[in-house]
Amino acid sequence: MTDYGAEVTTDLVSSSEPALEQTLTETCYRRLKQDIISGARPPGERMRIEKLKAIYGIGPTSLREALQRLSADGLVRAVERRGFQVAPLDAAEFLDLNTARIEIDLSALRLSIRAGDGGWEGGVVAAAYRLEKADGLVQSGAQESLDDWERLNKLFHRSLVACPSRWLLRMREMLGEQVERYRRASVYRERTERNLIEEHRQIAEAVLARDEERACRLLAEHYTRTADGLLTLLRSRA
Amino acid sequence: MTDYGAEVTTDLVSSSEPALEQTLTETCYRRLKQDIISGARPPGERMRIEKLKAIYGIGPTSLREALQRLSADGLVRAVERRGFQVAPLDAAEFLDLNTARIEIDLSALRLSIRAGDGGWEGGVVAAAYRLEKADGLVQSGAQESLDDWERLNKLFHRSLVACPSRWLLRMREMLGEQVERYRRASVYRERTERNLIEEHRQIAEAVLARDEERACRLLAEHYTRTADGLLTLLRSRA
DNA sequence: TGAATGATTTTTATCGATAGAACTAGAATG
DNA sequence: CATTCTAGTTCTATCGATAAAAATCATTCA
Repeated sequence: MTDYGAEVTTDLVSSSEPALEQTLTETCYRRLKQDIISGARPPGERMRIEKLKAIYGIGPTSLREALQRLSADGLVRAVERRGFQVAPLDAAEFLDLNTARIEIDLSALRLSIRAGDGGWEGGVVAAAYRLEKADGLVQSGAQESLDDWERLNKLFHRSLVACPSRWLLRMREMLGEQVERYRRASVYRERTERNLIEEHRQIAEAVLARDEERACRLLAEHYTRTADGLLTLLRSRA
Repeated sequence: MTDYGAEVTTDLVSSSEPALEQTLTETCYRRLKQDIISGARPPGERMRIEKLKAIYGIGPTSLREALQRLSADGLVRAVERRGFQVAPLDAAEFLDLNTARIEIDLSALRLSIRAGDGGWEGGVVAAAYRLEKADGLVQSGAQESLDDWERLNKLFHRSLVACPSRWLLRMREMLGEQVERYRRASVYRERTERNLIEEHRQIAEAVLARDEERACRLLAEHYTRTADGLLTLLRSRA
């Protein structure tokens, strides 16, 4: 065991809020992540440093640092001596991903139902309401409302979990981002064939009634249905 | 939505195995991780680039890349314009961490019990056997056998999960590393007061009997007991 | 014609250098 | 004597340059 001599600082950052990091690395990390999840950078794309340098207008160092973080997130693959690529999409992996996602989301949901307070209930009601309204807009055909719906959908699902473990939430978020990328990669064809409004309403209902069993079953079905739709699409393309 | 023009490569790395990456960044990442988990780099320590450069004998670029990855792993904290520090230990966070850990481990265990085949059963039996033997050695006082025990303990717990989701396993591993760091930070005082051999034996037994309920309960208790011990220690120090 | 081989180009991984931000300690002030 | 200000120092974030590895392409040989 090597010991290099300590120099411990208990608290480097006191209590200030996030304050949107100003380092280029951080900025670049966020932009890249956004572009990967949204599909602007297509799955499998080779990410040549020179090219990215021009696009994002920064030096290679910050870029590589951002890419390393993304590769820890699983959004980018680093191949030894062959640079980086956007993580490819793959049906088998999606199945795997979705299994993990459901497990973790249900865990978080269960803990929330047990621990959630009044504020949490209010949050669920509010988020459900907002999503339902956005749902109506999308139904009526406004194309650009999709991004908005996506945001509110995420918010709704986020509102369900008042889970006390930040680590669990972090895992949940990580998987959520992965799934979102798959979801976005496929057109939302399934939308028409499903009654999402009703699905969301029932979930909210069960959650508020603190019916753990039912809430978990409904949420799992909800995710599974989305996954099935995506799988069909992914496979029909391959 | 920005689209920068695609250039998709389906498969950059064919099917070769990991083959221990030869980039400095990767090497450095592993060494640092090891040192952080083992406690050689104490929690809260400021990681000055200049200093680390000398210690690990590489340039600042590779170092920073490794540190960025570690910060995505949660083992290192990056503070804007103030560099990096080893993530501090904290009783509250440990509680949080442990909650997540138990949830995910139980999920993986449940899936394994349902899906595991004969090979998996054999693996459990073998790992249990080896751990039990190592346990005996530690009891008889050999100090350097602790590292060995730690390794076999990890292997035993790893053998339990033949879970089909690699993503879930990844989350499990990530949390496992975090917990290990906490565990190592405290001396193994509790060992004497517990009958770990018996705990492990019972877990293996329940798992092999495919008794989901019982296996989960035992494993949760196992982890909770470890956690309680650590918490007592952490708090008595603060 | 097709495969093998070698030369050329591209790209990655890495280093050293540097501007500017943060920390420190000592001087000046109330 | 405590506090604030300030000059100097340290350290981070970032860039451009470069050696070496991989990819590409042209060319030769069977």
